Amino acid sequence: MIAIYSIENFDRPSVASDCVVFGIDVEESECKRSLKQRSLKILLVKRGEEPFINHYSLAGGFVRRGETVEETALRELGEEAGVAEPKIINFGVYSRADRDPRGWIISCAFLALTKTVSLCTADNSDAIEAHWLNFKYDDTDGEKIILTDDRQSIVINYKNHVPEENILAFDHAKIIYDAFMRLRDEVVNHDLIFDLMPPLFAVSDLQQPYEIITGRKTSPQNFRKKILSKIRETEFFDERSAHRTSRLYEKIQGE
Amino acid sequence: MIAIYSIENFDRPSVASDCVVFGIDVEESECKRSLKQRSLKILLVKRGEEPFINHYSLAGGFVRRGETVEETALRELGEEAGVAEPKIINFGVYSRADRDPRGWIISCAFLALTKTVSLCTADNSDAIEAHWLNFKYDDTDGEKIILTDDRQSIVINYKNHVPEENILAFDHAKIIYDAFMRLRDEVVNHDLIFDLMPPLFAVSDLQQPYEIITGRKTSPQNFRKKILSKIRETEFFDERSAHRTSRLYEKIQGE
DNA sequence: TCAAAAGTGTTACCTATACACCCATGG
DNA sequence: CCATGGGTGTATAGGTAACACTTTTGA
Repeated sequence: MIAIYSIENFDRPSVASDCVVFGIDVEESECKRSLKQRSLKILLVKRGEEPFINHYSLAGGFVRRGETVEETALRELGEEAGVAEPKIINFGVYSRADRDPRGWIISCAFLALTKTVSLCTADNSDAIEAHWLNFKYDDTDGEKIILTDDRQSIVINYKNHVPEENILAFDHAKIIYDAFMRLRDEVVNHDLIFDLMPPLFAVSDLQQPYEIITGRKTSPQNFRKKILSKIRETEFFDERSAHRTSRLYEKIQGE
Repeated sequence: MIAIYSIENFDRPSVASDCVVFGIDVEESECKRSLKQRSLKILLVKRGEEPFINHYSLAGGFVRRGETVEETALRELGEEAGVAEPKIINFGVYSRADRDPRGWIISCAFLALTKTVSLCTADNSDAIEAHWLNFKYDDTDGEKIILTDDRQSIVINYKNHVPEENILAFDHAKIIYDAFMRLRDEVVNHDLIFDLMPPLFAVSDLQQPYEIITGRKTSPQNFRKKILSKIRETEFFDERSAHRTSRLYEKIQGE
């Protein structure tokens, strides 16, 4: 009934690792007195070749023999985007036969979080164009994800994951949607927010990203208490900020 | 720097889907007055061929062209174990170069939950031997998983995922460990316990499985209140049980 | 009648929320 | 000074733990 298996007897797919990279961007505002604006950014790569030439796509590439899919993801993040030491989490495998016009290609999808958006805005790589786009999730009127760069907004509608204009390559719109939902889940249940933060941070550095990702709002006072059990105060202060200087905290290890 | 890609230029791995199948077994006790004993079971397949002949392994098989990895998992569950309509969740990809002596084989790992352990004890299939083993997790003295069949106990130690005697094939010990941790997480955070239950169940049907999986114990009274918000009472009762008949509930849809 | 499970109610405690209030500092 | 964010305290609501208690039914 089940034939004796030789791995030569079967067709084999190509396997790739694709990364949905998130980071927090801090706009140093002109007025020192107002609260620093923090936003959630996603790293996308403008494709330089067919198929989907000039479309945005996820950073990623093919798995080489001898390499794990995690190693592939980390290697591609370094090569394509100069993202160093991200936290990566495998959250899905995409394998529909029609997902890639080049042929049978299965993709292992990774959620990747970096602490250092501003530093590596990816003008390091030569041919590859990596961009940090602004990421917004809005479920007030149906579920929508809005990605914004200098020139345009890309809307990912939940109902039809592939946007009409096909600005995103392959099935990457759905992968991005799934990645954000996993990110939300991990931030709520496993404190993954800290993997988007530098080693030292103020309480207010946490709140905006936390609220953007989880979609839940609270007052600064209550947010402080909620998060205080998970962080430890240090002797350092954020001198740059205006008004009362804010104490810097670090994550309590564990989990 | 990055060569123009043709999928013919690269080596391709074989890709498989492997399933860690969990189910709840109810022992109809001889004495009607005592509480039915429920236990967590895991489905393993005794291999009939090399490598790892006669070792236990996960149910699984190779992905065929035109098929998604989910379809592969469901197909193999039907073929090898007669498990029908399980809930499956992809929780990882295993790709270490040395994980399979036959060659370069990447495995997509699925958590699979079935509502009907007792019915399909898998004497349906011919050559393939599928068995439900008792599953126990114990972290009182280091982390251990203990799998038990009629004749033996297999101990998976967290520190060295591959047990010394190599009773489990390939890297399946680690996959099983990871699967249980994901199961625990999903039961705590996303009410996945209901996917191990038939459509109608008593409150006490929930408690033992919930406690085995999460490792948290409470009194029957408090457990009732905790989950009462997630279930809806029906007009049916469990007549078979002794003493006061227990009302049957159903899951409240949503999530 | 009694043991054992089903189910209800009470109290204490812990955490999340709402809100009032003081502190520090650039403008 | 005062607007704005940093930070503390207090009252209230909701959920969980501990435990006492009633109901039901097989043996």
